[in-house]
Amino acid sequence: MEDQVPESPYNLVFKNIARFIDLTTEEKELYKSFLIEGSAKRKEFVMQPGEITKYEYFVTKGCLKVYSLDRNGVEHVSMFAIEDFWTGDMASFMLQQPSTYFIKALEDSEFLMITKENFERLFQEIPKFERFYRNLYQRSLVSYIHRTNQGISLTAEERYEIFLTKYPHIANRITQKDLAAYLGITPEFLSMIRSKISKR
Amino acid sequence: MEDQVPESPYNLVFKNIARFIDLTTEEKELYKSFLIEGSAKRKEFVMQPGEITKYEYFVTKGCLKVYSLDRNGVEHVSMFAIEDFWTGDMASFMLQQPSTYFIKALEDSEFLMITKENFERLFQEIPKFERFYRNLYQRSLVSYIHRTNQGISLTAEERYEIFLTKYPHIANRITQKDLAAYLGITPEFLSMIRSKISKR
DNA sequence: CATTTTTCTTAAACTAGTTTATTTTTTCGC
DNA sequence: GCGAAAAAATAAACTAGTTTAAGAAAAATG
Repeated sequence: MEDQVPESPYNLVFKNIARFIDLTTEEKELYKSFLIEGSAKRKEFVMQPGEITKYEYFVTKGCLKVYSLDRNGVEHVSMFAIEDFWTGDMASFMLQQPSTYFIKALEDSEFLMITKENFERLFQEIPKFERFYRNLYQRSLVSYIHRTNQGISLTAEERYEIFLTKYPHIANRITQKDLAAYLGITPEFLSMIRSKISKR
Repeated sequence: MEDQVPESPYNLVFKNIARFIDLTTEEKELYKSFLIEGSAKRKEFVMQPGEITKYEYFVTKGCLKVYSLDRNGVEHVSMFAIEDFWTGDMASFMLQQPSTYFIKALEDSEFLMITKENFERLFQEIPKFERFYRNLYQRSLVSYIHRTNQGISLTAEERYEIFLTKYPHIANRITQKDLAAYLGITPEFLSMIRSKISKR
């Protein structure tokens, strides 16, 4: 039995950061002081459209859904953020303009938050964080470029199977309805895809 | 008549970089020594699938098309890069793995190139480039997140009109065929959309 | 554990987007 | 400027994905 000892949220984020940069004990302490601990019960909103995003989030427990509603009230999921994921509305956070996204907890969740002010201070006080974020964004960019290209070149069925392969641990924590909203199809059509797959 | 004096490619890239960081004269000279000048005639390939990407590109003149072919030989355009755009295959460049993309010049084009080695050296010699790329990637990320969300929530007609509004200067330099491949639809359907729009 | 709510499935009618084919228009290379 | 080649338009038949509706299964809440 590994993974039994519940890891502190800060250990999780330090481990995440250590993928790209090394922090001294003092730097860790300083960084820690820049973070706020937050939590949300299942179904609770973490953020709503119209708000100017105050924080970027690092999920330490649970699952958050970032989504928007179109003019017909149909939900479109931008991302699911589980443990060890960074999330938020970057455009709203960076430009301090009203968000168009909801962030909702799909499970009882815990996360660390950083404000825009502390985010800026971070780069002044510990410049190597520029490097951390350069790498973090680079990776996200690669995966978004990939997702965009999949969107214009693959069928819904192919995108579904790729999601299952790439994120099995997410797939079995979310509803098909939410997965359909992420894939850009109706839940009914996802259900048809699944029944077609199971018959072959 | 402004814009008459042909700007040197290096002035263009320095101006691009100055959006986020200030470079001293010496730093500019060093950075310049890290770059290679390149060019491609209309219809010439700058890169092809299977190659391990050697460079990232900064376009100073002309227009490059980054695209891939699916298993049915259908073209899908990832991006168009005109003057003042950075482009390349980031996944292949970063991980030094074979690319799946073509890069082709749509017009006689000129660009500056940086190798992986010089890219890494850059961060050692002039650490503030971490900040530059952090900001550059952040912006790209915002626009890719946006494009992904549009892909799952808007119709082809809406995506077409948004492209025209957002990139009018690109729209009137490329063919409808290439634009359709960017939007993820057939040229025939784009033609139908256009005739429908012109009739209203 | 019962009941209320939400999710999932199935199916038929529909629409956005594709395919194939033909003609017209534009662009390019000489 | 001319001929060839590529791009664009149009249209008919088709398919991937949507809509609407209704019932079955699963899950949340008291």
